[in-house]
Amino acid sequence: MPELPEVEVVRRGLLPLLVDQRVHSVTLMRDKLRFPLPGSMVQELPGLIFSSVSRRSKYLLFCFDRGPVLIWHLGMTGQFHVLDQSTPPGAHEHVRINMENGAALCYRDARRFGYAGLSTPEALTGHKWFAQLGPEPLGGSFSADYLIGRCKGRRVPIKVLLMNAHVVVGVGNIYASEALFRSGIHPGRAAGNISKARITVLVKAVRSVLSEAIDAGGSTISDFVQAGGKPGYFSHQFRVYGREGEPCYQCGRSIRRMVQSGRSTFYCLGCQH
DNA sequence: AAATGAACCTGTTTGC
DNA sequence: TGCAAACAGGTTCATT
Repeated sequence: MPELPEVEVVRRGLLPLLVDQRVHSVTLMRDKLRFPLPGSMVQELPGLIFSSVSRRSKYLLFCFDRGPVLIWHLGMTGQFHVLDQSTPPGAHEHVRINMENGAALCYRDARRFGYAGLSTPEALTGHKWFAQLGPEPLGGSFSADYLIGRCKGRRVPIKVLLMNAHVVVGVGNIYASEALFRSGIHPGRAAGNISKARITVLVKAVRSVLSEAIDAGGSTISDFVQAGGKPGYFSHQFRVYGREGEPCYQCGRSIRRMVQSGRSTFYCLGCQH
């Protein structure tokens, strides 16, 4: 579920349902997901009032009127639902945060690759999950000059570099392929062997594909959260991802798939060099 | 230093 | 039909 656009859409969907609501109780159905869950949230969160839900990279940040910040990563299959507290626990539900208004924030995650932690507002930027992260792709510091600098001298394939969160956050397996198609750059090309002009195009492509995805997914995921339980999904508009063997919309050649660093990459030999 | 691959889990799809 | 293999939107850790 969670690419940067989808995490952002989840954030926007949760925001109005949580802000100003007071936590009543927290239930943990298991000790750990990918990592041990912060058990102290059971004692620390009740009584606090949600003040905002923000995002850094693919992490959701639940902030309160005081006290800790709850950090949450959805992994591959994590989902948040806001449901009535009378709703019985769904399959693969692991955590429930009950609010005094009768609603509950429920976390489900079939593969349990998600993880959560507690921090403080002051310690957040230095937290080990955030300290090494690159810039936000939709922010001003992800510039052509920046990416040119990060590509220089690197022999790593550009697609693998794009997915490195130390370089830039939020570009997952889908959008790396899609941005490279939009840029006309072959995903296997060495990062250091791409002209400055083409890197400049790539920066714009990353921005455009992510912001278009946010726009396209917004209403769908918002409904999914508010409806409480219905599986939501993006109406996909992929040009290469998942289209192996199908004709390129641009040149008609067959879309190819290859594996880079264990992940599927989709591309068009006619359009990407 | 840099790049690759395995590991963490379960569910779904594909292929014999 | 049945079963096994391959594959899945992410990140970290160990190994070349």
